[in-house]
Amino acid sequence: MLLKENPVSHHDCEACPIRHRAVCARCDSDELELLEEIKYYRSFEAGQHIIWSGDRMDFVGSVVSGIATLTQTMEDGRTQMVGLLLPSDFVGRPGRNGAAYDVVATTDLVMCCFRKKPFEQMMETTPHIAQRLLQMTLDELDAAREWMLVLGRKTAREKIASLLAIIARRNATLHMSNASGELSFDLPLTREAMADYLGLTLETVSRQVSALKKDGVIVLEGKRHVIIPDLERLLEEAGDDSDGGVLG
Amino acid sequence: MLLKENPVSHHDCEACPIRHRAVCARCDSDELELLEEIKYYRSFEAGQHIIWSGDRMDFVGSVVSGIATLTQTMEDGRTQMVGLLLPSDFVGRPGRNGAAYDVVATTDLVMCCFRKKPFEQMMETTPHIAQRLLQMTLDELDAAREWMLVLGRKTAREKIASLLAIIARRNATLHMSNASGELSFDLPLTREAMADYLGLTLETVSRQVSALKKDGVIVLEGKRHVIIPDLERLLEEAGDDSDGGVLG
DNA sequence: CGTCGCCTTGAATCGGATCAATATCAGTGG
DNA sequence: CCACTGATATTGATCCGATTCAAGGCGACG
Repeated sequence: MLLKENPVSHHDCEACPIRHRAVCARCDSDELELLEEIKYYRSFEAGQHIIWSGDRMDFVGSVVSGIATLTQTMEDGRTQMVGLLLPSDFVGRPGRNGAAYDVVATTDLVMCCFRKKPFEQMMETTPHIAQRLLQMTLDELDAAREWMLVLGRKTAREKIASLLAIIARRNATLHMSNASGELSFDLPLTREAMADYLGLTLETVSRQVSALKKDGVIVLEGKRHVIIPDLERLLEEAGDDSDGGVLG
Repeated sequence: MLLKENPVSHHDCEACPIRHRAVCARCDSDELELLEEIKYYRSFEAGQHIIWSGDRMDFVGSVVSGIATLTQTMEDGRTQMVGLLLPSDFVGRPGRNGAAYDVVATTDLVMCCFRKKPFEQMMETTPHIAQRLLQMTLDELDAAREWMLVLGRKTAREKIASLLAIIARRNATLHMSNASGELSFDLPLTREAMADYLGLTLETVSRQVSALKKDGVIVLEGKRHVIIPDLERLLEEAGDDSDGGVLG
Protein backbone atom coordinates (compact mmCIF):
# COMPACT_ATOMS: atom_id res chain seq x y z
CA MET A 1 0.00 0.00 0.00
CA LEU A 2 1.29 3.45 -0.81
CA LEU A 3 2.61 5.61 1.92
CA LYS A 4 1.20 9.06 1.60
CA GLU A 5 1.76 12.38 3.21
CA ASN A 6 -0.78 13.85 5.49
CA PRO A 7 -3.33 15.16 3.00
CA VAL A 8 -4.54 17.83 5.38
CA SER A 9 -3.27 21.18 4.30
CA HIS A 10 -5.97 23.43 5.68
CA HIS A 11 -5.75 23.83 9.39
CA ASP A 12 -7.54 27.09 9.04
CA CYS A 13 -11.29 26.75 9.59
CA GLU A 14 -12.11 29.77 7.47
CA ALA A 15 -10.66 28.03 4.43
CA CYS A 16 -12.20 24.66 5.22
CA PRO A 17 -14.16 23.09 2.36
CA ILE A 18 -17.03 22.17 4.68
CA ARG A 19 -17.01 25.43 6.57
CA HIS A 20 -20.59 26.29 5.68
CA ARG A 21 -22.24 22.91 5.85
CA ALA A 22 -20.72 21.16 8.86
CA VAL A 23 -21.59 21.43 12.52
CA CYS A 24 -19.61 24.66 12.66
CA ALA A 25 -21.62 26.29 9.87
CA ARG A 26 -23.28 28.88 12.06
CA CYS A 27 -20.24 29.77 14.11
CA ASP A 28 -18.71 33.20 13.81
CA SER A 29 -14.97 33.82 13.78
CA ASP A 30 -14.67 34.00 17.55
CA GLU A 31 -16.40 30.69 17.96
CA LEU A 32 -14.28 29.13 15.23
CA GLU A 33 -11.19 30.11 17.14
CA LEU A 34 -12.42 28.25 20.17
CA LEU A 35 -13.12 25.22 18.03
CA GLU A 36 -9.66 25.34 16.50
CA GLU A 37 -8.20 24.80 19.93
CA ILE A 38 -9.93 21.48 20.48
CA LYS A 39 -9.75 20.09 16.99
CA TYR A 40 -7.30 17.86 15.20
CA TYR A 41 -7.30 15.99 11.91
CA ARG A 42 -7.15 12.28 11.27
CA SER A 43 -6.73 10.49 7.96
CA PHE A 44 -7.98 7.04 7.08
CA GLU A 45 -7.40 4.80 4.12
CA ALA A 46 -10.16 3.11 2.17
CA GLY A 47 -11.36 0.07 4.08
CA GLN A 48 -10.15 1.21 7.50
CA HIS A 49 -12.39 1.11 10.52
CA ILE A 50 -12.81 4.57 11.99
CA ILE A 51 -14.87 3.45 14.97
CA TRP A 52 -15.84 0.05 16.31
CA SER A 53 -19.31 -0.44 17.72
CA GLY A 54 -19.15 -0.62 21.49
CA ASP A 55 -15.83 1.16 21.76
CA ARG A 56 -15.39 4.10 23.99
CA MET A 57 -15.46 7.37 22.03
CA ASP A 58 -13.27 10.24 23.08
CA PHE A 59 -14.02 12.43 20.11
CA VAL A 60 -16.76 13.57 17.80
CA GLY A 61 -16.14 15.13 14.42
CA SER A 62 -16.97 15.92 10.83
CA VAL A 63 -16.09 14.14 7.62
CA VAL A 64 -13.99 16.63 5.65
CA SER A 65 -13.44 14.54 2.54
CA GLY A 66 -14.19 10.98 1.52
CA ILE A 67 -17.06 8.64 2.28
CA ALA A 68 -17.79 6.39 5.22
CA THR A 69 -20.56 3.99 6.15
CA LEU A 70 -22.41 3.49 9.42
CA THR A 71 -23.29 -0.16 9.92
CA GLN A 72 -24.92 -2.41 12.47
CA THR A 73 -24.08 -6.10 12.65
CA MET A 74 -25.93 -9.00 14.30
CA GLU A 75 -24.04 -11.80 16.04
CA ASP A 76 -24.56 -14.15 13.13
CA GLY A 77 -23.02 -11.68 10.71
CA ARG A 78 -26.05 -10.14 9.08
CA THR A 79 -25.27 -6.47 8.59
CA GLN A 80 -27.34 -3.43 7.80
CA MET A 81 -26.01 -0.08 6.78
CA VAL A 82 -27.83 2.63 8.69
CA GLY A 83 -26.10 5.70 7.34
CA LEU A 84 -23.85 6.97 4.62
CA LEU A 85 -21.45 9.67 5.75
CA LEU A 86 -20.44 12.31 3.24
CA PRO A 87 -18.28 15.39 3.59
CA SER A 88 -19.71 17.69 6.29
CA ASP A 89 -21.62 14.87 8.01
CA PHE A 90 -21.22 14.58 11.75
CA VAL A 91 -19.88 11.53 13.56
CA GLY A 92 -20.47 10.64 17.17
CA ARG A 93 -23.01 11.45 19.75
CA PRO A 94 -22.51 14.11 22.38
CA GLY A 95 -23.62 12.88 25.78
CA ARG A 96 -22.87 9.25 25.11
CA ASN A 97 -19.66 7.41 25.77
CA GLY A 98 -19.91 4.28 23.67
CA ALA A 99 -20.19 4.04 19.91
CA ALA A 100 -23.42 2.43 18.77
CA TYR A 101 -22.29 1.58 15.24
CA ASP A 102 -19.29 0.62 13.20
CA VAL A 103 -17.95 3.45 11.08
CA VAL A 104 -15.85 2.37 8.10
CA ALA A 105 -14.12 4.49 5.49
CA THR A 106 -15.05 3.30 2.00
CA THR A 107 -12.67 5.75 0.36
CA ASP A 108 -9.62 7.53 1.68
CA LEU A 109 -11.01 9.96 4.18
CA VAL A 110 -10.13 12.93 6.38
CA MET A 111 -11.92 13.71 9.60
CA CYS A 112 -11.91 16.87 11.61
CA CYS A 113 -12.13 15.62 15.19
CA PHE A 114 -13.05 17.50 18.34
CA ARG A 115 -12.11 16.23 21.75
CA LYS A 116 -15.38 15.11 23.19
CA LYS A 117 -15.40 16.66 26.65
CA PRO A 118 -14.51 20.19 25.59
CA PHE A 119 -16.86 19.91 22.64
CA GLU A 120 -19.70 19.03 24.96
CA GLN A 121 -18.85 22.00 27.10
CA MET A 122 -18.86 24.27 24.07
CA MET A 123 -22.28 22.95 23.15
CA GLU A 124 -23.60 24.28 26.43
CA THR A 125 -22.05 27.69 25.98
CA THR A 126 -22.28 28.13 22.22
CA PRO A 127 -25.88 27.90 21.01
CA HIS A 128 -24.80 28.12 17.38
CA ILE A 129 -23.26 24.69 17.62
CA ALA A 130 -26.20 23.01 19.28
CA GLN A 131 -28.59 24.71 16.88
CA ARG A 132 -26.71 23.54 13.84
CA LEU A 133 -26.34 20.05 15.23
CA LEU A 134 -30.07 19.92 15.85
CA GLN A 135 -30.77 20.92 12.28
CA MET A 136 -28.39 18.28 10.95
CA THR A 137 -29.81 15.60 13.24
CA LEU A 138 -33.36 16.38 12.15
CA ASP A 139 -32.26 16.02 8.53
CA GLU A 140 -30.63 12.69 9.30
CA LEU A 141 -33.77 11.53 11.03
CA ASP A 142 -35.81 12.37 7.94
CA ALA A 143 -33.33 10.51 5.78
CA ALA A 144 -33.48 7.49 8.10
CA ARG A 145 -37.26 7.50 7.92
CA GLU A 146 -37.28 7.74 4.16
CA TRP A 147 -34.95 4.77 4.21
CA MET A 148 -37.33 2.83 6.43
CA LEU A 149 -39.93 3.07 3.68
CA VAL A 150 -37.40 1.78 1.18
CA LEU A 151 -36.39 -1.14 3.42
CA GLY A 152 -39.87 -2.06 4.52
CA ARG A 153 -42.01 -1.67 1.45
CA LYS A 154 -40.07 -1.44 -1.79
CA THR A 155 -39.17 -4.24 -4.20
CA ALA A 156 -35.58 -5.03 -5.07
CA ARG A 157 -35.80 -3.07 -8.31
CA GLU A 158 -37.30 -0.07 -6.57
CA LYS A 159 -34.64 -0.25 -3.89
CA ILE A 160 -31.83 -0.07 -6.44
CA ALA A 161 -33.54 2.76 -8.28
CA SER A 162 -34.04 4.61 -4.99
CA LEU A 163 -30.39 4.31 -4.08
CA LEU A 164 -29.25 5.51 -7.49
CA ALA A 165 -31.69 8.39 -7.32
CA ILE A 166 -30.41 9.47 -3.94
CA ILE A 167 -26.80 9.39 -5.05
CA ALA A 168 -27.65 11.16 -8.27
CA ARG A 169 -29.57 13.89 -6.48
CA ARG A 170 -26.83 14.37 -3.93
CA ASN A 171 -24.22 14.73 -6.66
CA ALA A 172 -26.46 17.11 -8.51
CA THR A 173 -26.78 19.43 -5.52
CA LEU A 174 -23.11 19.01 -4.66
CA HIS A 175 -22.03 20.18 -8.09
CA MET A 176 -24.90 22.63 -8.34
CA SER A 177 -25.70 21.34 -11.80
CA ASN A 178 -29.13 21.50 -13.37
CA ALA A 179 -31.31 18.95 -11.64
CA SER A 180 -32.73 17.63 -14.90
CA GLY A 181 -30.96 16.50 -18.05
CA GLU A 182 -28.27 13.85 -18.10
CA LEU A 183 -26.60 12.97 -14.81
CA SER A 184 -23.64 10.73 -14.20
CA PHE A 185 -21.50 9.69 -11.28
CA ASP A 186 -19.22 7.03 -9.90
CA LEU A 187 -20.79 4.62 -7.46
CA PRO A 188 -18.99 5.04 -4.15
CA LEU A 189 -20.14 1.58 -3.03
CA THR A 190 -19.40 -2.01 -3.95
CA ARG A 191 -22.30 -4.31 -4.78
CA GLU A 192 -21.98 -5.79 -1.34
CA ALA A 193 -22.18 -2.38 0.33
CA MET A 194 -25.22 -1.57 -1.78
CA ALA A 195 -26.77 -4.84 -0.63
CA ASP A 196 -26.06 -3.96 3.00
CA TYR A 197 -27.66 -0.59 2.47
CA LEU A 198 -30.75 -2.02 0.79
CA GLY A 199 -31.36 -5.13 2.84
CA LEU A 200 -30.66 -7.40 -0.14
CA THR A 201 -28.03 -9.93 -1.17
CA LEU A 202 -25.26 -8.86 -3.48
CA GLU A 203 -26.54 -11.25 -6.13
CA THR A 204 -29.92 -9.57 -6.17
CA VAL A 205 -28.24 -6.17 -6.41
CA SER A 206 -26.23 -7.34 -9.37
CA ARG A 207 -29.28 -8.78 -11.11
CA GLN A 208 -31.40 -5.68 -10.63
CA VAL A 209 -28.63 -3.35 -11.76
CA SER A 210 -28.33 -5.47 -14.89
CA ALA A 211 -32.09 -5.36 -15.38
CA LEU A 212 -32.23 -1.57 -15.09
CA LYS A 213 -29.41 -1.38 -17.59
CA LYS A 214 -31.13 -3.76 -20.01
CA ASP A 215 -34.29 -1.66 -19.75
CA GLY A 216 -32.40 1.52 -20.54
CA VAL A 217 -33.10 3.19 -17.20
CA ILE A 218 -29.37 3.51 -16.60
CA VAL A 219 -26.22 3.20 -18.71
CA LEU A 220 -23.08 1.64 -17.27
CA GLU A 221 -19.52 2.47 -18.17
CA GLY A 222 -17.45 -0.19 -16.49
CA LYS A 223 -18.81 -1.49 -13.21
CA ARG A 224 -18.94 1.71 -11.29
CA HIS A 225 -19.72 4.65 -13.55
CA VAL A 226 -23.44 5.23 -13.93
CA ILE A 227 -25.20 7.51 -16.39
CA ILE A 228 -28.82 8.49 -15.83
CA PRO A 229 -30.30 9.48 -19.18
CA ASP A 230 -33.65 10.42 -17.67
CA LEU A 231 -34.01 11.20 -14.00
CA GLU A 232 -37.81 11.23 -14.17
CA ARG A 233 -37.78 7.69 -15.44
CA LEU A 234 -35.47 6.61 -12.64
CA LEU A 235 -37.72 8.21 -10.05
CA GLU A 236 -40.71 6.37 -11.48
CA GLU A 237 -38.82 3.13 -11.14
CA ALA A 238 -38.04 4.06 -7.55
CA GLY A 239 -41.75 4.38 -6.86
CA ASP A 240 -41.18 7.96 -5.76
CA ASP A 241 -43.30 10.96 -6.24
CA SER A 242 -41.78 12.91 -9.09
CA ASP A 243 -40.49 15.71 -6.88
CA GLY A 244 -39.16 13.40 -4.22
CA GLY A 245 -41.53 14.70 -1.60
CA VAL A 246 -39.15 17.37 -0.35
CA LEU A 247 -40.88 19.99 1.69
CA GLY A 248 -40.02 23.58 2.58
CA MET B 1 -69.08 7.17 19.86
CA LEU B 2 -69.16 8.64 23.32
CA LEU B 3 -69.07 12.34 23.79
CA LYS B 4 -66.59 13.15 26.45
CA GLU B 5 -65.56 16.18 28.38
CA ASN B 6 -62.25 17.78 27.72
CA PRO B 7 -59.93 15.39 29.50
CA VAL B 8 -57.33 18.08 30.08
CA SER B 9 -57.43 19.15 33.66
CA HIS B 10 -53.84 20.22 34.13
CA HIS B 11 -53.11 23.51 32.50
CA ASP B 12 -50.31 23.94 34.91
CA CYS B 13 -46.98 22.81 33.50
CA GLU B 14 -45.52 22.05 36.90
CA ALA B 15 -48.17 19.38 37.43
CA CYS B 16 -47.92 17.98 33.92
CA PRO B 17 -47.38 14.21 33.73
CA ILE B 18 -44.66 14.60 31.10
CA ARG B 19 -43.01 17.57 32.74
CA HIS B 20 -39.67 15.85 33.14
CA ARG B 21 -39.46 13.90 29.91
CA ALA B 22 -40.84 16.17 27.21
CA VAL B 23 -39.15 18.94 25.27
CA CYS B 24 -39.67 21.22 28.27
CA ALA B 25 -37.84 18.86 30.64
CA ARG B 26 -34.88 21.14 31.22
CA CYS B 27 -36.81 24.36 31.52
CA ASP B 28 -36.92 26.18 34.81
CA SER B 29 -40.06 27.86 36.17
CA ASP B 30 -39.44 31.13 34.36
CA GLU B 31 -39.08 29.37 31.06
CA LEU B 32 -42.17 27.30 31.72
CA GLU B 33 -44.15 30.45 32.19
CA LEU B 34 -43.10 31.66 28.77
CA LEU B 35 -44.12 28.32 27.30
CA GLU B 36 -47.50 28.47 29.00
CA GLU B 37 -48.27 31.60 27.04
CA ILE B 38 -47.87 29.95 23.66
CA LYS B 39 -49.33 26.57 24.46
CA TYR B 40 -52.79 25.08 24.12
CA TYR B 41 -54.21 21.59 24.38
CA ARG B 42 -55.94 19.53 21.73
CA SER B 43 -57.70 16.20 22.14
CA PHE B 44 -58.11 13.52 19.52
CA GLU B 45 -60.14 10.36 19.42
CA ALA B 46 -58.74 6.98 18.47
CA GLY B 47 -58.44 6.77 14.70
CA GLN B 48 -58.33 10.51 14.07
CA HIS B 49 -55.71 12.08 11.86
CA ILE B 50 -53.67 14.61 13.80
CA ILE B 51 -51.61 15.76 10.84
CA TRP B 52 -51.77 15.02 7.12
CA SER B 53 -48.54 14.63 5.20
CA GLY B 54 -47.93 17.71 3.07
CA ASP B 55 -50.17 19.95 5.12
CA ARG B 56 -48.94 23.22 6.41
CA MET B 57 -48.04 23.01 10.09
CA ASP B 58 -48.68 25.93 12.36
CA PHE B 59 -47.81 24.15 15.57
CA VAL B 60 -45.42 21.71 17.14
CA GLY B 61 -46.09 19.88 20.36
CA SER B 62 -45.82 16.97 22.73
CA VAL B 63 -47.97 13.91 23.21
CA VAL B 64 -49.32 14.19 26.76
CA SER B 65 -51.29 10.96 26.85
CA GLY B 66 -52.23 8.32 24.32
CA ILE B 67 -50.39 6.81 21.38
CA ALA B 68 -49.97 7.95 17.80
CA THR B 69 -48.22 6.63 14.72
CA LEU B 70 -46.05 8.36 12.16
CA THR B 71 -46.57 6.85 8.71
CA GLN B 72 -45.42 7.32 5.16
CA THR B 73 -47.55 6.21 2.23
CA MET B 74 -46.68 5.60 -1.42
CA GLU B 75 -49.06 6.55 -4.20
CA ASP B 76 -50.16 2.96 -4.68
CA GLY B 77 -51.10 2.66 -1.03
CA ARG B 78 -48.16 0.80 0.45
CA THR B 79 -47.54 2.29 3.85
CA GLN B 80 -44.68 2.14 6.30
CA MET B 81 -44.79 3.27 9.86
CA VAL B 82 -41.70 5.30 10.65
CA GLY B 83 -42.33 6.19 14.24
CA LEU B 84 -44.45 5.39 17.25
CA LEU B 85 -45.31 8.40 19.37
CA LEU B 86 -45.73 7.87 23.09
CA PRO B 87 -46.40 10.31 25.88
CA SER B 88 -43.66 12.96 25.99
CA ASP B 89 -42.66 12.42 22.35
CA PHE B 90 -42.34 15.50 20.20
CA VAL B 91 -44.33 16.18 17.05
CA GLY B 92 -43.37 18.51 14.25
CA ARG B 93 -40.20 19.99 12.97
CA PRO B 94 -39.04 23.47 13.83
CA GLY B 95 -37.77 25.28 10.77
CA ARG B 96 -40.01 23.47 8.34
CA ASN B 97 -43.47 24.45 7.20
CA GLY B 98 -44.89 21.28 5.71
CA ALA B 99 -45.54 18.01 7.48
CA ALA B 100 -43.52 15.14 6.06
CA TYR B 101 -45.64 12.33 7.50
CA ASP B 102 -49.14 11.40 8.49
CA VAL B 103 -49.70 11.40 12.23
CA VAL B 104 -52.65 9.32 13.42
CA ALA B 105 -53.94 8.76 16.93
CA THR B 106 -54.31 5.04 17.65
CA THR B 107 -55.85 5.68 21.04
CA ASP B 108 -57.60 8.69 22.46
CA LEU B 109 -54.89 11.25 22.78
CA VAL B 110 -54.06 14.66 24.20
CA MET B 111 -51.46 16.94 22.71
CA CYS B 112 -49.80 19.96 24.23
CA CYS B 113 -49.34 22.25 21.25
CA PHE B 114 -47.11 25.28 20.88
CA ARG B 115 -47.70 27.88 18.22
CA LYS B 116 -44.88 27.30 15.81
CA LYS B 117 -43.52 30.79 15.21
CA PRO B 118 -43.18 31.81 18.85
CA PHE B 119 -41.82 28.38 19.69
CA GLU B 120 -39.11 28.79 17.08
CA GLN B 121 -38.25 32.14 18.55
CA MET B 122 -38.03 30.64 22.01
CA MET B 123 -35.68 28.00 20.68
CA GLU B 124 -33.28 30.75 19.71
CA THR B 125 -33.43 32.44 23.07
CA THR B 126 -33.85 29.47 25.39
CA PRO B 127 -30.99 27.00 25.03
CA HIS B 128 -32.67 24.57 27.40
CA ILE B 129 -35.33 23.85 24.82
CA ALA B 130 -32.96 23.34 21.91
CA GLN B 131 -30.70 21.20 24.06
CA ARG B 132 -33.49 18.94 25.16
CA LEU B 133 -34.87 18.70 21.64
CA LEU B 134 -31.44 17.71 20.37
CA GLN B 135 -31.20 14.97 22.95
CA MET B 136 -34.64 13.66 22.02
CA THR B 137 -33.92 13.82 18.31
CA LEU B 138 -30.69 11.89 18.75
CA ASP B 139 -32.60 9.22 20.64
CA GLU B 140 -35.17 9.03 17.88
CA LEU B 141 -32.42 8.73 15.31
CA ASP B 142 -30.95 5.79 17.20
CA ALA B 143 -34.37 4.18 17.38
CA ALA B 144 -34.87 4.72 13.65
CA ARG B 145 -31.53 3.10 12.91
CA GLU B 146 -32.25 0.15 15.11
CA TRP B 147 -35.48 -0.19 13.20
CA MET B 148 -33.61 -0.16 9.89
CA LEU B 149 -31.80 -3.32 10.99
CA VAL B 150 -35.13 -4.92 11.85
CA LEU B 151 -36.66 -3.96 8.50
CA GLY B 152 -33.67 -4.83 6.38
CA ARG B 153 -32.31 -7.99 7.88
CA LYS B 154 -34.64 -9.76 10.23
CA THR B 155 -37.07 -12.58 9.47
CA ALA B 156 -40.80 -12.23 10.10
CA ARG B 157 -40.55 -14.11 13.38
CA GLU B 158 -37.62 -11.98 14.53
CA LYS B 159 -39.49 -8.84 13.55
CA ILE B 160 -42.48 -9.74 15.69
CA ALA B 161 -40.25 -10.68 18.60
CA SER B 162 -38.36 -7.39 18.22
CA LEU B 163 -41.55 -5.36 18.30
CA LEU B 164 -42.83 -7.18 21.36
CA ALA B 165 -39.48 -6.75 23.08
CA ILE B 166 -39.48 -3.03 22.41
CA ILE B 167 -42.98 -2.57 23.75
CA ALA B 168 -42.22 -4.77 26.74
CA ARG B 169 -39.05 -2.87 27.56
CA ARG B 170 -40.76 0.47 27.21
CA ASN B 171 -43.55 -0.59 29.52
CA ALA B 172 -41.01 -1.94 31.98
CA THR B 173 -39.19 1.39 32.21
CA LEU B 174 -42.45 3.30 32.23
CA HIS B 175 -43.72 1.39 35.25
CA MET B 176 -40.26 1.14 36.76
CA SER B 177 -40.80 -2.55 37.34
CA ASN B 178 -38.02 -5.08 37.59
CA ALA B 179 -36.61 -5.60 34.10
CA SER B 180 -36.57 -9.36 34.43
CA GLY B 181 -39.27 -11.77 35.56
CA GLU B 182 -42.73 -11.87 34.07
CA LEU B 183 -43.87 -8.92 32.00
CA SER B 184 -47.24 -8.23 30.49
CA PHE B 185 -48.91 -5.45 28.55
CA ASP B 186 -51.70 -4.60 26.15
CA LEU B 187 -50.72 -4.27 22.52
CA PRO B 188 -51.48 -0.71 21.49
CA LEU B 189 -51.55 -1.71 17.82
CA THR B 190 -53.81 -3.73 15.55
CA ARG B 191 -52.32 -6.53 13.47
CA GLU B 192 -52.41 -4.23 10.49
CA ALA B 193 -50.53 -1.47 12.31
CA MET B 194 -47.96 -4.01 13.43
CA ALA B 195 -47.59 -5.10 9.81
CA ASP B 196 -47.07 -1.50 8.74
CA TYR B 197 -44.46 -1.09 11.41
CA LEU B 198 -42.62 -4.25 10.45
CA GLY B 199 -42.84 -4.19 6.69
CA LEU B 200 -45.00 -7.32 6.63
CA THR B 201 -48.56 -8.23 5.71
CA LEU B 202 -51.14 -8.55 8.42
CA GLU B 203 -51.53 -12.26 7.64
CA THR B 204 -47.86 -12.88 8.27
CA VAL B 205 -48.07 -10.95 11.52
CA SER B 206 -50.97 -13.08 12.63
CA ARG B 207 -49.22 -16.31 11.71
CA GLN B 208 -46.00 -15.41 13.49
CA VAL B 209 -47.80 -14.23 16.61
CA SER B 210 -49.59 -17.58 16.65
CA ALA B 211 -46.29 -19.39 16.16
CA LEU B 212 -44.61 -17.57 19.05
CA LYS B 213 -47.61 -18.42 21.18
CA LYS B 214 -47.54 -22.08 20.16
CA ASP B 215 -43.82 -22.21 21.01
CA GLY B 216 -44.43 -20.74 24.44
CA VAL B 217 -42.42 -17.57 23.84
CA ILE B 218 -45.49 -15.50 24.63
CA VAL B 219 -48.86 -16.12 26.22
CA LEU B 220 -51.97 -14.42 24.89
CA GLU B 221 -55.04 -13.42 26.86
CA GLY B 222 -57.55 -12.41 24.26
CA LYS B 223 -56.13 -10.85 21.12
CA ARG B 224 -54.34 -7.95 22.66
CA HIS B 225 -52.99 -8.80 26.08
CA VAL B 226 -49.52 -10.28 25.93
CA ILE B 227 -47.59 -12.00 28.70
CA ILE B 228 -43.85 -12.53 28.38
CA PRO B 229 -42.89 -15.41 30.65
CA ASP B 230 -39.20 -15.07 29.85
CA LEU B 231 -37.76 -11.88 28.43
CA GLU B 232 -34.39 -13.48 27.69
CA ARG B 233 -36.11 -16.03 25.52
CA LEU B 234 -37.97 -13.32 23.63
CA LEU B 235 -34.76 -11.40 23.05
CA GLU B 236 -33.14 -14.52 21.65
CA GLU B 237 -36.03 -14.91 19.26
CA ALA B 238 -35.56 -11.29 18.25
CA GLY B 239 -31.98 -12.03 17.29
CA ASP B 240 -30.85 -9.38 19.74
CA ASP B 241 -27.88 -9.33 21.96
CA SER B 242 -29.11 -10.22 25.44
CA ASP B 243 -28.66 -6.72 26.80
CA GLY B 244 -30.20 -5.02 23.82
CA GLY B 245 -27.01 -3.21 22.97
CA VAL B 246 -27.87 -0.13 24.99
CA LEU B 247 -24.87 2.03 25.67
CA GLY B 248 -24.08 4.64 28.28
C1' DC C 1 -79.77 -11.58 15.93
C1' DG C 2 -77.08 -9.65 12.40
C1' DT C 3 -73.44 -6.72 11.07
C1' DC C 4 -68.89 -4.88 11.08
C1' DG C 5 -64.16 -4.68 12.36
C1' DC C 6 -60.52 -7.45 13.49
C1' DC C 7 -58.21 -11.69 13.44
C1' DT C 8 -56.96 -16.49 12.04
C1' DT C 9 -55.99 -20.13 8.95
C1' DG C 10 -55.29 -22.59 4.47
C1' DA C 11 -53.56 -23.15 -0.37
C1' DA C 12 -51.23 -21.41 -4.23
C1' DT C 13 -47.84 -18.29 -5.94
C1' DC C 14 -43.81 -15.41 -6.38
C1' DG C 15 -39.77 -12.62 -5.27
C1' DG C 16 -35.56 -12.83 -3.38
C1' DA C 17 -32.20 -15.92 -1.04
C1' DT C 18 -29.09 -19.54 -1.49
C1' DC C 19 -25.80 -22.42 -3.65
C1' DA C 20 -22.73 -22.79 -7.33
C1' DA C 21 -20.14 -21.76 -11.48
C1' DT C 22 -17.95 -18.40 -14.26
C1' DA C 23 -16.36 -13.65 -15.71
C1' DT C 24 -13.64 -9.44 -15.23
C1' DC C 25 -9.88 -6.91 -13.88
C1' DA C 26 -6.09 -4.88 -11.23
C1' DG C 27 -2.12 -6.14 -9.15
C1' DT C 28 2.10 -9.22 -8.71
C1' DG C 29 5.79 -11.81 -9.79
C1' DG C 30 8.25 -15.06 -12.87
C1' DC D 1 4.72 -10.30 -21.66
C1' DC D 2 2.10 -13.67 -19.66
C1' DA D 3 0.54 -16.66 -15.89
C1' DC D 4 -1.24 -16.48 -11.35
C1' DT D 5 -3.96 -14.50 -7.61
C1' DG D 6 -7.67 -12.39 -5.08
C1' DA D 7 -11.31 -9.19 -4.94
C1' DT D 8 -15.38 -7.92 -7.27
C1' DA D 9 -19.17 -8.86 -10.24
C1' DT D 10 -22.34 -11.59 -13.19
C1' DT D 11 -25.38 -15.31 -14.23
C1' DG D 12 -27.92 -19.75 -13.65
C1' DA D 13 -30.67 -23.29 -11.02
C1' DT D 14 -33.12 -24.31 -7.15
C1' DC D 15 -35.33 -23.46 -2.80
C1' DC D 16 -37.90 -21.18 0.76
C1' DG D 17 -40.23 -17.54 3.33
C1' DA D 18 -43.48 -14.22 2.83
C1' DT D 19 -47.26 -12.54 -0.04
C1' DT D 20 -51.55 -13.11 -2.16
C1' DC D 21 -56.05 -14.75 -2.57
C1' DA D 22 -59.75 -16.82 -0.25
C1' DA D 23 -62.69 -18.60 3.43
C1' DG D 24 -64.24 -18.54 7.92
C1' DG D 25 -64.06 -17.35 13.15
C1' DC D 26 -64.59 -14.28 17.04
C1' DG D 27 -66.34 -10.53 19.77
C1' DA D 28 -68.40 -5.94 20.34
C1' DC D 29 -72.25 -3.38 19.59
C1' DG D 30 -76.56 -1.58 17.56
